[in-house]
Amino acid sequence: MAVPSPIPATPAASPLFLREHEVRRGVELLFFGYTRLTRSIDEGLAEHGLGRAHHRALYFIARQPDLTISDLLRILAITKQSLGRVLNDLSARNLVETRSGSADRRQKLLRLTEQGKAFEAQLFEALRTSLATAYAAAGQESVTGFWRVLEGLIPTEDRAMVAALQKDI
Amino acid sequence: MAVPSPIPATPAASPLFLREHEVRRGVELLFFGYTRLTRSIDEGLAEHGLGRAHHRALYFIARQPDLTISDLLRILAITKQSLGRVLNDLSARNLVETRSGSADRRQKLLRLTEQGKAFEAQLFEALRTSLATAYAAAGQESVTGFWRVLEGLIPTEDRAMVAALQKDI
DNA sequence: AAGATACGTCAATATGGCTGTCCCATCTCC
DNA sequence: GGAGATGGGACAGCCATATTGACGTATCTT
Repeated sequence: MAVPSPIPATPAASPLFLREHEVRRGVELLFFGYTRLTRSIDEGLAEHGLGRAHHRALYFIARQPDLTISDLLRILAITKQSLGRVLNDLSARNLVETRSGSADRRQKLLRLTEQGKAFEAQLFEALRTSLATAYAAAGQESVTGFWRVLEGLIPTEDRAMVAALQKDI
Repeated sequence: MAVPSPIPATPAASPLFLREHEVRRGVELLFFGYTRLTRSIDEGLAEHGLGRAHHRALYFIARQPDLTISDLLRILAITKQSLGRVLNDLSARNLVETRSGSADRRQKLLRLTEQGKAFEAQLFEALRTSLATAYAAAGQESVTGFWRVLEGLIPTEDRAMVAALQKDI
């Protein structure tokens, strides 16, 4: 594949990973990259009177239909009360629906409604555009490195959860 | 430097950058990586009764001493009122001090006090540990790719600001 | 002298987290 | 069958962090 010219301002990483400079560069790029990416969907959310917390729930339900509440709590790492409010908002807007589990009827299985799917897909388009542009500008090998470093930032005990999300789509 | 074996769960990026799978992988790793990294400093902040907003200000003042208020506003992209509260908290705890600009006396130049420097350095240690571990596990080339992709996520109009931060340390 | 700029501050509001407590339905295991 | 564990919901109250809009003061620019 044709790799577009890399952004010229990025020199290669030196082997001295512990040097403060390189750590600060990572901290800053993560901060700006993450915050700018999340801002790219705020407008779409505001049209429905929703915030980023709603998007996170929507996103992970889209990603893994029939997720249970406790699965989602583990993923988002927030309290039941905080998530409850968010899910109530999403149900009230007919974006999410629940069924009780077949094996364990105490569980609630979360799914997006057709409306929810359409809305999540619309928000995802903004993310896709941003990330695809960045991927294309950086090139294939950079994307692999991007993933590897981020995986290393996730504590060991959380990695299985992330891998589980990513194995089936 | 000895590079530990890369995390095995990361296959190489395929050339099809636009595939939904690859975009979702990036979104998720960014989410987990960013949130886990920021959580790593919460404990240190809580000891002083401060939050993440305070750390962000502290961080960028450490990074670029004699920053003005409006510089910091541009970097953080929050409102004057929000920043004002944060800076008042930091001043009250003797972590930040201001002088008025020599060329333009309307400006306030922000600096860390000795206490502020020590505290920022303490928080930075947690970031350094997390990032250095991830860098080492991923390897030098991955780190370069990590940076390149993140730079691509920053809107063009903000890139000069980020580059300016990183050029002098 | 007029206007723009840098900064501060007031009041009101929204969002998204938190803790603690209590409840109900259901499953598991003895 | 009964005890206890688990999945989920809900109450009340609190905190941190962001927002808008308006207004004030000092200082710089022209």
